[in-house]
Amino acid sequence: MTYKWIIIMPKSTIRTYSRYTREALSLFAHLIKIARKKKKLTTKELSDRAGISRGLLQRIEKGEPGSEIGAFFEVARIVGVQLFTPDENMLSSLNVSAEEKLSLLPKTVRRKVKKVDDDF
Amino acid sequence: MTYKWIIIMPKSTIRTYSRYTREALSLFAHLIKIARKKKKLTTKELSDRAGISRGLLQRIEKGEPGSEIGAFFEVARIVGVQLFTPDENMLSSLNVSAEEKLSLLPKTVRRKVKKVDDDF
DNA sequence: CGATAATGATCTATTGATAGCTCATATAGA
DNA sequence: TCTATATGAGCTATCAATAGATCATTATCG
Repeated sequence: MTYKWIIIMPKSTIRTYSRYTREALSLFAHLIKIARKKKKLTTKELSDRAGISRGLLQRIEKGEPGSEIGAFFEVARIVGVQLFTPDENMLSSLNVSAEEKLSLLPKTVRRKVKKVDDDF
Repeated sequence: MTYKWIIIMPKSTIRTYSRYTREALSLFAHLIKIARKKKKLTTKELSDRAGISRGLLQRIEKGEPGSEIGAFFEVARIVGVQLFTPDENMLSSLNVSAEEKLSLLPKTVRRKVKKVDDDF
């Protein structure tokens, strides 16, 4: 009697992240953890304020890339870690200018036959 | 004949985000979109390079808070949008200092009976 | 020193995000 | 103007992340 072996490959989405992304996340996570302790907030208190579970906060403070960015930003805001804008009020005006800038660029990117822009 | 009505509440995790988080994400998303067009990358090319689907890139460029932060950072890195550190090489050294700083702080945060730190 | 509380780790059910399509529309370039 | 294609939107199956526990360990404060 002969057997037929079937190997089913999982559709696992093993995503790979660049060193930059991993290190940036790690640094950001550390800053959040330090800021939380300086404010004398427990993990439970902070997660409650951010409206997330304590487990998610733990993952955020470890810099795991799978966390959702909204929760990440929310936690950072509460403990006062500045992401990339110095002032909270500047954001809306910057946003407008960004939209304006967006409207000046071509709506779609049309590929040239010969690759032109390769400067990175 | 009488009926008994049972209302089943969904366990929906409708998460609310602060204005700051929404605006910061929106700005960040705009910057990414602008940078992509300046580099003359199509959405398909960029998503392929980042190892994500085109749909996810579209959500990232709309600043949706549910996206995973790892993909967000990865895309930003590819198009050259700086988060908050000017130099990529500085990251590792900053990371070390953050860890060092972390080791100097108390390991756990003990709640005072009377709330002391309420400065935010 | 002893007691209490915070933290980190792990587990499961459930929710929600992602991949991978399709289709309609708009737009850049010839 | 015409054509090829980039984009945006929407859909579903699948898979991963989250919430919400518990437990052991550690550290702080009385």
